[in-house]
Formats: sequence, C-alpha cells, structure tokens
Amino acid sequence: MSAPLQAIRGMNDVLPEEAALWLAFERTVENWLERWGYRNIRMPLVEQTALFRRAIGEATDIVEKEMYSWRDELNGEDLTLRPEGTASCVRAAIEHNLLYDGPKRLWYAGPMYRHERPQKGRYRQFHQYGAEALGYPGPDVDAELIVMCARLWHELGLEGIRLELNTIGSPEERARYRADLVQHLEANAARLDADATRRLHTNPLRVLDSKNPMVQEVVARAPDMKQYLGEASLAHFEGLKKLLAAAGVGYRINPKLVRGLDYYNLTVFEWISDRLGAQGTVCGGGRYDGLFEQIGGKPAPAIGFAMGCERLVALVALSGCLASPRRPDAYVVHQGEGTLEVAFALSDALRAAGFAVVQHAGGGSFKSQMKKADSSGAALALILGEDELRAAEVTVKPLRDGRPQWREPHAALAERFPQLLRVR
RNA sequence: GUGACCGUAGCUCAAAGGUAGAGUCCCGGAUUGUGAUUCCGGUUGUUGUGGGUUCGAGUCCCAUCGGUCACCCCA
Repeated sequence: MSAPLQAIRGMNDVLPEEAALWLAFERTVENWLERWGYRNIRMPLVEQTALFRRAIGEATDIVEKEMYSWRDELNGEDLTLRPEGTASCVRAAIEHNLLYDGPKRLWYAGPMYRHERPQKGRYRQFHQYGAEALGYPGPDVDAELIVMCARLWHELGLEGIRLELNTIGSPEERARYRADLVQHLEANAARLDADATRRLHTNPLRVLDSKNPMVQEVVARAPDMKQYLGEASLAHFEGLKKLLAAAGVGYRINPKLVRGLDYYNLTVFEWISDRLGAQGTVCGGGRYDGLFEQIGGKPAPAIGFAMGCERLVALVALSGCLASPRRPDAYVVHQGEGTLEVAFALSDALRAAGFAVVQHAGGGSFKSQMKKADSSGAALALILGEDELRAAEVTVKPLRDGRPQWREPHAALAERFPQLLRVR
C-alpha cells in the first residue's frame, strides 16, 4: 500500500452527518435571500492577483500574507484563490455592466481561501454567503442589510448574536483623522508594540482595535473619529440608526470597529456571538462606495456583508434547532429469483410519486437486509420475496410503530402509499 | 507566522518502563423469510512517522507530520 494521502491542512471534509446540517442551513439561507429580493450570482474561485491587491488593499493582512497566489506557468498570469467575494462580485458587475438599468441586489456563496493557522471557526478553506447591494447610496439599504440578518438569526433559531456598529466616514474625513491619529501614536511610540508600530504608517486605523492593554491605553486617549465627520456622514449614520430603531434591531456603537479591508467607508458592522471562542464574528460588512472606481469601473455606491458558514453551522449545531435529515419512507427488501427486477420497478414508481425510497443493494441474508432497513431509519420495510412475487404483492412492515405487517398488491402501490404510511 | 496542550481499533477512551485492552460500531449465529430489545461468538492496531536512551519504550528524549486552542487576523 502506498503512503496515505491526507486533506490539506485547514481544508476539511464535511461528513454526511454534519453535511445534513449544512444542507438544512443552506436551504434556509437561500430561501431567505431570495425572499428579500437578492439574486444569485456565481463567480470563479480564481481571479487575477491584481484584483485583490487593488480591492482589498496592499497593507492588509490578507494581501500581505494570507493569499494563495501563484504564477500560471502556461501563460504567465499571476492568479489567486479568492480570499473573499466582494472584489469578484464588483469585478463581475463592472465587466458585464450589470448596473446599466439601475441598482442590483446580489448574493453569492462558496469557498474562500486564506492561508492562516487553523483554529476553531477559522480554516484555510472556509465558506461564506455574501450579499451585495450595488448602486444604492443608502442609508435605507444599509438598514435593510442589517435588519435582514437579524431576521435570519431568528429563522435559524439562534439567540445571543449581537450587533456592533460604527461609521468610518468618507475617505477625505478619514484621511484627516488618520493624520491626527498618526501624530498621536507617534507621540506615544514608546508604548506601542511591534505590531502597532508596523501598522503606524501602513494602516494606522487598525491600531485602534489592538488587544494589547498598553496599546489600548494609548488608543483611549487618541482623537475621536466622530469629531472629523462632516454633515453628510453624520446624517447617513443618523438615518441608519433611526431605521434600525424602527425595525426593533438593537446595536452597540463600537468606535474602535474599523474592519480589516481598505475599501470600506461610512457604515461598518459586525454580528458577534460569544459562544464560539476567539472567532466570534459570524457576519461582517460595510459600505464600499469607492470600490467600483478603484478597480476600474464607473463610480457606484454599494454595501454588502459576508457571513461565515462554518461559524453559523456551529451555532446551529449548538442550538439544535434545524431539522434532521430526511429519513426514507420505505426500504425495499428483496430476495429470490426474479424479485430484483420487480423491486426496481416498484421503487421507481414510488420515487416518481415523490417518496423517498432506498432499495437494498449488495446482497446479504434476509436478516441482514432487515437490519439495514431498520438502521436506514425508514418508516416502512417493503418486502418482496418469491411468495409475494407470485401473488403480485409486497409485504408492508411498519418499522417505527407497533402495527403488524400486511400485504398490498403491486397495482396502484404508489397511489395507496400515503395511507400505508399513516398510523391509524 | 508565534505559543501551549495532545496523537493507542472506524468512534470514545484505558494500560503509572515489563505479554496492547474495554465500551461502542460492524459481521455471524440463537432450527430454513422478519429489524430495533436480549443472549452467544468473531474481526479489528507497524500505539501518527523517523531516530535515540534502555536488557526491555504506547510510556522517557529529539525531530517531523497532524490535531486542538490561543495570539495575530477575520467570516
């Protein structure tokens, strides 16, 4: 035997038991997105590296050290496995001129890739649902995106997910704030750790959410972003808060919430759970009015969020709210000359009528077939032996209730099947 | 990328330097075609991998791979 091969570190198989939960989760989320008027868009997993460098920002952790990038030696292109979806989505909207007849609400789903050290709730291949409202200036659509999340948590049966909200102003306002912040940080340079010192010039806003207590002391006395906001930015934020209040969605304003990607402006938000350890953010998003222009399109305002499927599925598993996988209605046991062909026909007819039917495969004794019928979780065993075959009947044996078995003719089995399932 | 803890049967875990085990799962049987309960029987392993110390290593040491959690960062 050759050496066993393993999955790539941080890229996990989802085994059937857990996958059932994923399916239930995905159905709920997709139904919800469509009901809110968002339409599905599907982008490639691989893009030109330049797209992410320009969209996400050169000085972000993602671009600096977390991207799966390589050169395609066949044609010399620099390619990257997508670390997030917004850049691709906006690229697609520009490339196909999707906003030609007005704004668009879009959603996408799928795997994203970041080369980080795996831990609970953080993997190198992880999955997101993203929603993007393209071409809307807000704040009405800002509120819509946030409120719809609140409703989803409810549909998923999740409690205790809190909303943190902030505004980071316009690029001009942020530039002025940034200059003063850098001045303040430089004045206290001795008390900054290595990480904060490095960011001081590359990405000073990110120093704000440092967890280092000494850095936090410096940050506490730093200038306040709010003082730098102009009338329009303040009005946008006030408008959003008013709509959230009207919808009954509570929030906490977190002035240190800046988020890691460069493209954000004005509204930023995170939904956070305390039940997941260190990786508690289940959904994060914000407005990115400059991104279209930044990657070569006509300017368009936009806002979106992404939610992490691994984290949300973990919460759903904890809450135990979503339905378990569908059990078969019937398991077809067959034994004897000529029974297999007829079993196929009966199973087929039942499935065509919409029932879930598993037909035994792989041989084995009658007893072992019955064991498989039981462990499949099926409501009924349908038994087709030589006796039944001669009489053009099947034996119906209920497995989940105390009813005794009986015989049914082959003819019209599918039509009568709902009655067979019913416990009298 | 940094740190701490952990790798024994498919799964959950024992074995305190001296013969690798239990439960569960799975398979077969308990008079020929009846599951789940009960009873009987059975298979499960280069103890992650490679070195070292020792008369002797699952156990101690080193390396490596993998896992978990945290830092960092984010979904």
